[in-house]
Amino acid sequence: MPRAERERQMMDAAVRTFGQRGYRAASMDEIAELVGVSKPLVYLYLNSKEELFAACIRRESEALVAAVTAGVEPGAPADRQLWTGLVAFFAHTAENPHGWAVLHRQARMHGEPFAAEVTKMREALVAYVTGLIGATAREAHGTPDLADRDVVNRDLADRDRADRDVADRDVAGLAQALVGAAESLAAWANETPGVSAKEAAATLMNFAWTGLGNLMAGERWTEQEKRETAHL
Amino acid sequence: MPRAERERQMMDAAVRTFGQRGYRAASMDEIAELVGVSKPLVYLYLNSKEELFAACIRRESEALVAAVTAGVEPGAPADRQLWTGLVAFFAHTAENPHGWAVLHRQARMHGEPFAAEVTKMREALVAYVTGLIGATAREAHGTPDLADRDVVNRDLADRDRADRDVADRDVAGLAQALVGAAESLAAWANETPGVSAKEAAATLMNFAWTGLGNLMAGERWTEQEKRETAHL
Amino acid sequence: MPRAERERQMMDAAVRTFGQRGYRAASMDEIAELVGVSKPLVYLYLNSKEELFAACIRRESEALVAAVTAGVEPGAPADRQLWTGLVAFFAHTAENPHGWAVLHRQARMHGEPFAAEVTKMREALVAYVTGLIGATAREAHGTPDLADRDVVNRDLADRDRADRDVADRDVAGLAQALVGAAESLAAWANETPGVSAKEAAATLMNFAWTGLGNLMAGERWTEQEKRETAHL
Amino acid sequence: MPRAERERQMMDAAVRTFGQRGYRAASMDEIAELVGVSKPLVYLYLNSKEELFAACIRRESEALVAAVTAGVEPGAPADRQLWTGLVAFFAHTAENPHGWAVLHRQARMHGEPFAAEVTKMREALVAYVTGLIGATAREAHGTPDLADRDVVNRDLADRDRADRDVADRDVAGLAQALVGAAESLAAWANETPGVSAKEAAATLMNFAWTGLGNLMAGERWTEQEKRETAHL
DNA sequence: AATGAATGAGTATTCATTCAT
DNA sequence: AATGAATGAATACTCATTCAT
Repeated sequence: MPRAERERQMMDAAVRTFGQRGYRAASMDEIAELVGVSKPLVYLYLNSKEELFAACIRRESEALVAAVTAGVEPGAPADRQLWTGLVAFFAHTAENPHGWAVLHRQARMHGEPFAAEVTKMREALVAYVTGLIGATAREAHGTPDLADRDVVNRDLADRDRADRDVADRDVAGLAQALVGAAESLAAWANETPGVSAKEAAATLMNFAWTGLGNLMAGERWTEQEKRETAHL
Repeated sequence: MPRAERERQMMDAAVRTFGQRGYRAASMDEIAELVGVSKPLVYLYLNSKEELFAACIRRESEALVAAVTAGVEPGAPADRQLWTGLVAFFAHTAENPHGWAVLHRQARMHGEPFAAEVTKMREALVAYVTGLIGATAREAHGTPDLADRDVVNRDLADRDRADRDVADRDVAGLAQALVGAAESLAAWANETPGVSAKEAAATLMNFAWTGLGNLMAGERWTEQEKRETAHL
Repeated sequence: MPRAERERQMMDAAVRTFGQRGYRAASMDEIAELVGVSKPLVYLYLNSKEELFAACIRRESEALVAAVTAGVEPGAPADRQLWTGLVAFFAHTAENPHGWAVLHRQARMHGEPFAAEVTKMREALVAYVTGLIGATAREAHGTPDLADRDVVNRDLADRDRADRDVADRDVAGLAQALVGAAESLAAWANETPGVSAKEAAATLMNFAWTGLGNLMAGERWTEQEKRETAHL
Repeated sequence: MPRAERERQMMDAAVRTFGQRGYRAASMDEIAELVGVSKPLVYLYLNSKEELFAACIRRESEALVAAVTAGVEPGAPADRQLWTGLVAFFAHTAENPHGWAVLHRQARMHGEPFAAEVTKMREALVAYVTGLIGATAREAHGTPDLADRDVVNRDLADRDRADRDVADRDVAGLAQALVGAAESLAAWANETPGVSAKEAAATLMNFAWTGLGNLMAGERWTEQEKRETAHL
């Protein structure tokens, strides 16, 4: 069996084991046995538990970023792109629960070598979202009336004047909130019968998009004013 | 030294150690040393690592729920209650980073005895938020015109006139998203210097409340006026 | 509570615990808890696990010897005395399983301080049996015809000439065989429905008495000759 | 060093240690050191102290049964078979004092997994003896006049003409007594210097065979003649 | 390309025992 | 007459890692 293939098998087993048991509780024995090889071979190819874990994180990071960014149509409106990305995110994490567990739960609780990799991934996603929102803001200059495009975008209407700097911290906070909401929703959707992943994504989209838009615009509750006035 | 006091010390040390290192990596030796007693005493009082961990989770759970629900004024408008609760939540998690880490990061990755306790706490919070949203919905009279939007909104389509009959599932989904976002934000706020509880609460409030408002009309967030005047 | 009473309680609990669990597996905690006192009191009264165990062995030894020798009528024929002693032995060990376990199973497997005490007891019983048989032999001079007294004694008929020394080793071997047979029979009788302790004693008596008599007489298979001749 | 060899060494050391110290007092450290390997290797090969102990019991059980049954000539008269078996039994236990200690002293005092194995062995021996006695009974024609004896004998009263219908229970009781006596004698012979296997076997044979003969007629013990002549 | 044999360094847990009161 | 608080020392068991082949 060629080395590359064996390495892939090993990482698959490792991701599964790390995801289920956590870094500490995962044992090299179990990983080797899962692959059906002897432990020394795992060490020969992947050097140490630490390096193996790091490799898993790197691989799963890249796979997740790739999955999220793969389906987007570059020309599409930002909200559509986000929607596509969110669905891809939900789909990928649902199909890859162990990989997602490694990234989200395991990697963060163990010293610097690991957390850094996850931070990198998170930054990639945040940058992606930030880019989307920025693009939307820029588009908005030319298309002031977004209300009838779709509801997702209706919240971005007042963003024309949003040229002020959005603090990095705000964006990071948003990303955290978004991911947290997504994870929580995904878990809930999985254990609640009759809630599909797409519905969960839709719920999140509605829940989040307005807030995202408002924050990017430096505004707060702008939509509510509209609705309030609409109501009055 | 009286037993109750010693037990408290032990739980403090345990929460700190479990929060920092994780369940597996935490060692009873370290906990005992942190308290300044010998290991057998820890076992005499708290029986086993597992029971100690469970006790930590229970204590921190109850403390968190108490902190969140303590400051709310029952008669106050829902958004104010939510705001109060969020600030309390972020303040408590900021003051109790290890306890929060135990609840959020460690407890969920280890078999049923532990995860169940966290689930209980989470359900308490979700129930609390659900109550708030339900109350808001009932208070509301008339909603903006949200019909005929895209698929993302189709779940919400017929909800315009839904005074009190916001589907439980939708509310639960929103509450899950909110709690997940809050949990995630809290973790991030704890590890990011310079983010105050109020800022985190504000971020989440702004991020989430509008989305909630998309579902239900009639929010009463008092800080709106500022921005309203800004808009006018 | 007076000290003597407490000590008795402690030894009762200790015998029970040592008998059930063995010396090593028995814990001072369990013994103290069984009595309902604190561990330091056990140490105050009985000094150490080792001394406690030794005290148990001594007490149970003496109780057993007393029980076996209590019922005998000094004037009765030796075989009757043995029969009485055997029944008493079976009754005592059946009523005192823990004490018997301590003596027979636990005490012998732990270094000298303990085994010596058991050896002492065994020697007492062996001496007793030896005395009985010797007495019988002496009686036999005056009553050559024992055949019609009872079956138990029929095997001793030819003992008149038995004035030769019975080697100590033979007697000890006999005692071992007798006790082993008794224990085995007792266990078997307990777990086989319909076999009473007395029946077991009778079986043993029949099984053993002939052999005992033969050996004391320095003879072998004398009965068989008789029966063979009787048959022919 | 090949695994099978190492495992044998480990079991040897374990039997020795368990036999000397008892199950609880034996330490895996000591066993490993006795073999000259590290503890993890013992665990790798034999999994746990419990399994190691069970394996020892099984091995020694089978060895003992094999030794006892190996030398018997199937066609030989019952008493000769018993004699052969007894000599083999005492020889084996004398050569294997630790193994015998494990079986006789240690295994019976620790919960079901262990005692069961010993019970199995004991049943094998009892069945063997039962077979011998049954065969003897069947061979026998006519029995001495044992009727009208005292209570001790009342169980045997109507058995005179019992060619083959010796109640199973009686035979089983005798077999139990015999095996118990043998076990006890073996233990004693092992710890008493100067007692050969043959002497022990002879003691037991003489002790027991007459009693057996009381139940059944027609034994064929060839050494009788000597004593017969002595009597005549 | 692959493994059988082996271990150093830990980790949870238990227990007999003491001291101050 | 009695105990609450506390521990030194041991013990079963695990795991990442290496070496010779």
